[in-house]
Amino acid sequence: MKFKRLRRANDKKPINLESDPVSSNHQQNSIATSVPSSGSDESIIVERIYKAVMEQRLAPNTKLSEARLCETFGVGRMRVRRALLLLSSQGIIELQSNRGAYVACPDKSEANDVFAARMLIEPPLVRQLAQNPNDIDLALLTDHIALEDAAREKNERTEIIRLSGEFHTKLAQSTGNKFIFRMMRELVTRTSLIVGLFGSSENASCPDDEHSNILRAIRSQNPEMAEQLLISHLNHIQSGLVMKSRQEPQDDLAAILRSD
Amino acid sequence: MKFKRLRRANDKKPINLESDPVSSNHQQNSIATSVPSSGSDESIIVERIYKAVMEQRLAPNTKLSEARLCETFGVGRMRVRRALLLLSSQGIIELQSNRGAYVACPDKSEANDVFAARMLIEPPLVRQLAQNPNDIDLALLTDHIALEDAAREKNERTEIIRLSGEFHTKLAQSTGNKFIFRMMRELVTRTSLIVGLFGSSENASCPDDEHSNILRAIRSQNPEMAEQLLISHLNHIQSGLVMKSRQEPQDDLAAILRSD
DNA sequence: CAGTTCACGATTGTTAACAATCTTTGTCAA
DNA sequence: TTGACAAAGATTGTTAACAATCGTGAACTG
Repeated sequence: MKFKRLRRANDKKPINLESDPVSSNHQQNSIATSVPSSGSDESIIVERIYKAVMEQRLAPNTKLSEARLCETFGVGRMRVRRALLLLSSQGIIELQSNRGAYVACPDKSEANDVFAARMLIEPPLVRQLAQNPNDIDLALLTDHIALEDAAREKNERTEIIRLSGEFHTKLAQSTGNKFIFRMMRELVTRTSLIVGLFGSSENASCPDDEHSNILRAIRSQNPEMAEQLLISHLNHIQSGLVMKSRQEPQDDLAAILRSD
Repeated sequence: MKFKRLRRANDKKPINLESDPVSSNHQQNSIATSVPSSGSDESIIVERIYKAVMEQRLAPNTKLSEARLCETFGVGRMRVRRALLLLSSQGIIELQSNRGAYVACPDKSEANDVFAARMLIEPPLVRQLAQNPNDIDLALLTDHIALEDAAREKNERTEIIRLSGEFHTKLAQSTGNKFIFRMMRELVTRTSLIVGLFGSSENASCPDDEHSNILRAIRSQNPEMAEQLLISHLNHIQSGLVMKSRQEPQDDLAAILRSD
């Protein structure tokens, strides 16, 4: 397989950037791409892989070879390389010298760190949010939960998983604080990897209506309750994990990354 | 000025990696380089620039041209490019398309976000730390404060500034949690930029003995007091800022980055 | 003299060839 | 049959030349 920059034989529109059905948020468009400045093109690759990992369509340890990505995205090697470097700096993939890029594969210890970090940050965050909730943000979160319900209704696995994580991301986003948002985003992504690895079959997503309960507590400006609900929510997720170590590679990138 | 990879005419040892006088910590060596995996060489560049920014030797808006960095570090353009990308992903510099890399220049709004984020994260962190402090970490922090005192004694400006920030980083580090550490590191770095920009002359560092008081509260396992001291500490720092917008470029990289 | 345009130099972005490394496969011998 | 070894293939790392863009300053025009 050669490295020719084959511009995608079948000319399916260059790549429709941002196919996210819920992207009509304040700020989101400028923040969502974790590298706001400069990243004019490779951010699409980053976003696409990010999303695939987030939806557990890319399993941990999957190899992301440069050549494969080049032809998948119809883009030069440099772009792919830069994208991989960015992804690795976010901890989404791991670059092994001379061996390539692999989807990150958190171990037990990392999983504990992730939940410990979330347990440290999210409760104060939600409490603060419940103290004076913004109408716009409340509407946004309400809409989001509607989407979650719809996805659950239609039994769309990947959608459910992604939205389930995005709820927490949006909680952070509604603080309007760039740093909190970024950190939460990273933690949620990592959580998705962890749940994919250690989650026992059916609890791949957050338990059914806990999100909605949390939102209700926020809306009724009950910080204590909101905080408490979130804590037990996180505990539910964590306790649903079985900490045995398994890991199976995976190999059909083109199929996984082709669709939006 | 050409792009030849001139391997530094005067052969001053290739680059002594990690000249940090306090680098005998658990974990630090593996964590300090924000990109643990793969970054075998450009991480030195990242670390060097990071440190220079941290010590306020590189002012905001300073241009970091590729050519200059190439000859400063005696390294190829690719390495410099990768390093710049990583730095931009950490928000330390900003990449402007076709215009180059500039040291980040936070504005008033960003400054508020940084302090809001710290106010959200650090208090629970310190409280948790004070609940069951580890002997090793206590010793580490004690040593650190000794270093701060020594630097203040000798009136070493850059050293004082760096250590002043590192205290907070080490608080986070003593949780042993990689994610918390990274987030705090980023926030502290940003704080350093902000203080450099908006700080009124003499409060460039943290007020004299507040760190030591915080540590004492932690040692005596008094979570409430530790939390309260930290909160007022952060308030002190923030209230010492004057939010006028000024920004002067700067231009003598080689000199700034040459020494460790 | 002020303002605009154009061209040049400097800097960054991109590409393709080359080098180094790893993985696999095939062969041979014990 | 199994193991070690070696060569070939595939993949990543690096370099240098080329292309594109931007900033500057000179020349020109009103």
